[in-house]
Amino acid sequence: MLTLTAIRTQTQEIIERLAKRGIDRTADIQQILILDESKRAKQTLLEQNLAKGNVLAKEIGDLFKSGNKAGADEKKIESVELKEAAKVLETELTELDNQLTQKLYEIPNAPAAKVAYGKTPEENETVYEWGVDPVLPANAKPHWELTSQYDIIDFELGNKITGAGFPVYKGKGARLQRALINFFLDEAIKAGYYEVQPPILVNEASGYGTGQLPDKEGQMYHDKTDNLYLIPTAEVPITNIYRDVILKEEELPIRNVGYTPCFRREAGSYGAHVRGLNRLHQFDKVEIVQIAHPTQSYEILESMLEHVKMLMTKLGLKFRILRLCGGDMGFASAMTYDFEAWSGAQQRWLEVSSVSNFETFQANRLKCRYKTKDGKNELAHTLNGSALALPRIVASLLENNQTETGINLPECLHPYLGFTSI
RNA sequence: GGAGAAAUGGCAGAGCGGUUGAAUGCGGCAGUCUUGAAAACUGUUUUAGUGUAAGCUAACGGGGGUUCGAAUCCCUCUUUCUCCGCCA
Repeated sequence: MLTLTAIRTQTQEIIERLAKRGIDRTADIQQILILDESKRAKQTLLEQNLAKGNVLAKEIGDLFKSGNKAGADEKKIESVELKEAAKVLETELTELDNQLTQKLYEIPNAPAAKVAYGKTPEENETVYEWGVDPVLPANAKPHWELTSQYDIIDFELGNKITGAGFPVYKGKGARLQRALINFFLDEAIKAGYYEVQPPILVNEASGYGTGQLPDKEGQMYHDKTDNLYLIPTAEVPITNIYRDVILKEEELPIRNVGYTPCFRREAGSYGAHVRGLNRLHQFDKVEIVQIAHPTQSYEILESMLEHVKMLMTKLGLKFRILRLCGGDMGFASAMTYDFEAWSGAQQRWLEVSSVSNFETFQANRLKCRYKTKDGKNELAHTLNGSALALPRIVASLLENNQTETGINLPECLHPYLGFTSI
């Protein structure tokens, strides 16, 4: 969530930045300011009351010690009255605080300066493009036909075991998954990321920490017996490592990479665009996460883009990078770049990575801070990106590299695969 | 899953109803001494809110209660440890 300090001190700027999402939040911001003010006034009253009570309690203690029981009893009555007044004030304060928090939770992050105004994906800006159109055989097939032709991914079998969106990877298909995961992890480690293997079920506090809750409650699989959520991305457990943590300034930036399966309910999706590997309920992803100093976070965002670019280039997939417009960005993001791979057989772009800077939006909820040289605690910036998500990479690799006689896989994967084509 | 014990500052560890926001030790930081370092000595060392500031308020795993007053008593949840059971 946005910090109250920012809302208080840069009110107009925040409103203008939010407008880039195509929404006018002026009224909400005004309401937050009013709530904040009355909350602080109430708090002052309560604290004055408590201070009086503390003095009184001390006096009563002293009277008891000196044996003046009558005097103590007299003061006790006064103390009880104070306490009752405090209780009322406390209830009012809690109510104001809840309203304020609720309001703050509802406001999305303020887009960064570079982000364009806009409401729809059509308004995203293409900032980079690489690669050439793949040369395909005349009878080029979409990946869902290739996977069954070569018997490497079995959607039907997944339906039987679990349901739609849970494919079974078989033989070379399974080995391709494993190769990609290892390739992505190794490349990240080479680039200086520290590998972690986090839990894939998280508690409620973690869901709130990265902003999936209360926002996207319905998107996550939820185990109600133990109140745990299946992660929609490794961003959740990895970023939550740094919840309630005060880092040393010189520790920044922290760079983590982790592979996890990801689970998304994707309620309400349908149609050809979700066919095959295009949208799954369970998929694999290698995620890079950084905790950064505020002055460096945009530089770091660029370096993360470079890393993903390098992966795409090595895989030899034609791709483009979009800087999302305000309206197409996620709730918690201040700036997001999407990578899209060109899918030759489907003749469309497939989103394969999303790299974002959240500035202090997540850190504020997480209470992820660093200590400055002069001993002050400041909120860190958090960033993350897919490097990379597997299914659409697999789809593009299969479709773009198909020939009459088989599918040739890129050289960078050969050492990991133990074979070169399917 | 059963039985028992515990949770205090960066760490270790006192306190078990009334200047205890918290002894003591270690660590960290600053200083004295030294050419420099070590040692020794001295000082300092949680966080959040509010306020120009002094200050005030809150926090001893989380939540609730008893009391004029709670780190200290009670309830509850969570976590950890020991023993037993089960098990990749």
